[in-house]
Amino acid sequence: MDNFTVARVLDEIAHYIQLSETTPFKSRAFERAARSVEKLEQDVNALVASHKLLDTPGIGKGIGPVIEELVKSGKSSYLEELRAQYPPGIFDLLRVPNLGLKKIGVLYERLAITSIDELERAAKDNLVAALPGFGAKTQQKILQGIEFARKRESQFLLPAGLEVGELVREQLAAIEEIEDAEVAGSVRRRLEVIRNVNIVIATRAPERVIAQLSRIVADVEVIDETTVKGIARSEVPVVFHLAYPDQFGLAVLRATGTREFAEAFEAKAGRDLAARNEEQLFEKAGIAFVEPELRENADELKRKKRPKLIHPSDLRGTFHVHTTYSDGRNSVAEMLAAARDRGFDYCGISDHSPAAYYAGGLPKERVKEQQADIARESKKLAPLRVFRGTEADILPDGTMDYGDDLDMFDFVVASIHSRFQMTEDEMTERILTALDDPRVTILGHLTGRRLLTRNGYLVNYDRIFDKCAERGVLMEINGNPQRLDLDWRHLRKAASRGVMFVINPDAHSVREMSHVISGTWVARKGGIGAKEIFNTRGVDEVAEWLEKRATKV
DNA sequence: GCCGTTTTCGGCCCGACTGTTTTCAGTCG
Repeated sequence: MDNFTVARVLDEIAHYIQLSETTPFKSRAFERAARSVEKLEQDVNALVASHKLLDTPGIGKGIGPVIEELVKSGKSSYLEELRAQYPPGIFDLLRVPNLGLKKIGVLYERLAITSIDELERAAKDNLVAALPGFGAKTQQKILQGIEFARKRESQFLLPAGLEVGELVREQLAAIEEIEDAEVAGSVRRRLEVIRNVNIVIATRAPERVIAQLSRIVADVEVIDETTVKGIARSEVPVVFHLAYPDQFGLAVLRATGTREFAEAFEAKAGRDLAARNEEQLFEKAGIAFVEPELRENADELKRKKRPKLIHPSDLRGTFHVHTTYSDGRNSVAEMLAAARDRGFDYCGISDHSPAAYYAGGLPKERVKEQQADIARESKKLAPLRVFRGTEADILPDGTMDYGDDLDMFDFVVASIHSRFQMTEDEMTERILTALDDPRVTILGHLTGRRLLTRNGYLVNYDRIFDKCAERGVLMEINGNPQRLDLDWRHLRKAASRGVMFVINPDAHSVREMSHVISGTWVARKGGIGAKEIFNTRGVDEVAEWLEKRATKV
């Protein structure tokens, strides 16, 4: 059993404890132990074998045996006991905003509520308002929260759509009558939030294909001779569009959308639209190929010159990478190796600053340890060039966390992690003040949004774009699929005002280094090319730029 | 439950916000 699995079990136990315990300390102890196990340098199995488990901070006589049992038998009787006390799916209630484990615990104890549907009924029957710690307003908020959660239920982040699309396409390949299949729709357009996955199938035997689709998706529903719906992975709606091979190009174009784009295309194109693929279709129509990402409306068909969009292989390095020094899951060495394995020439490490207490922000002394670690590890990974940075909080008054100590860093990502509900004016002033700090290199995730979870804070985009351009501060395109912030809808405007972008993964693990790819989706969708992205530049140019900026201070 | 030590219990615990309270609890980042 690996360290992360052990940590997940401890976290689950902590969750259950919170449901029943009145004080937070016991559950926090389990959470602390989980974090401790995650950050272990060595394998937890080895630690148990050598009887050194109890030397680990946060693991004592209570939690130690839990881990030991887990490692030896693969299960935890304590967790199983807890699971047996509550209905499965009790944590599903966490999807209702402002509903935490304490309140869920009360709802279950007093009203035996185990699901969102039951909660809605109880709130409508006015039973929730009477509970201790609840009231009329909380009850009202719960009902609103349920509505919010339901609306989200039918939406998915793009990576989920891409995964389902690929999976289904692979399964379709096994059906003999299918000559070709392509993922279309909003997934192909790389829209950040999707409702379904559209897949176009080329076949000469549509009936025989339709008869076999139930092997791939559930709840098959035949809409007409060419359209079939189903559900993949028991939650994601899939729409199949069937076409004869010589009509495949047009079918892909139509299913990719948007409708506005497809209609404008067909109006512009000739009458004979038979084509085996989209490239052929565009060629036949005498229209320059429009990348799917740019088809949200018909504007691109009016352009004379095609923009050259950025490609992931244009990226030479990246910034905004977290490590175990703050809230990352992997060590400095592991993150740097991941950057090298990606073929990068440089990588910027940036852990949190002290104001981000909940994320384990680093005090000055810890920064020194981290930088010594970076110095050691970067030697081993040469020629990879490592930049020592920070993701420092923009404090509520617009000053930067670390203050003058920002001099310790090669680069500074300035981000907001607190006081989200300021007015637009206040928030804009706060950010503008930070941008005037000459040590700030990059403005991190501009709006702090979490897709499908919470809206971003309010800002005046134009004023911030102008200030970034004026001060030469790079604007981050945060590639975390939950953020994708700055939004692609703002990129062209920002670029036209002279803003330079940087695509960052905001990686908290080796796996999340791939967020640089999702970052390029945003840039492409915004119509941005390599020239406008700072980290397409070579390592020498980047190093020189950073140094020049630092000495200007 | 863990930790530390004024050695066996008491403290752990950031800060804003909201709503429930009438001084605090729950949630969130």
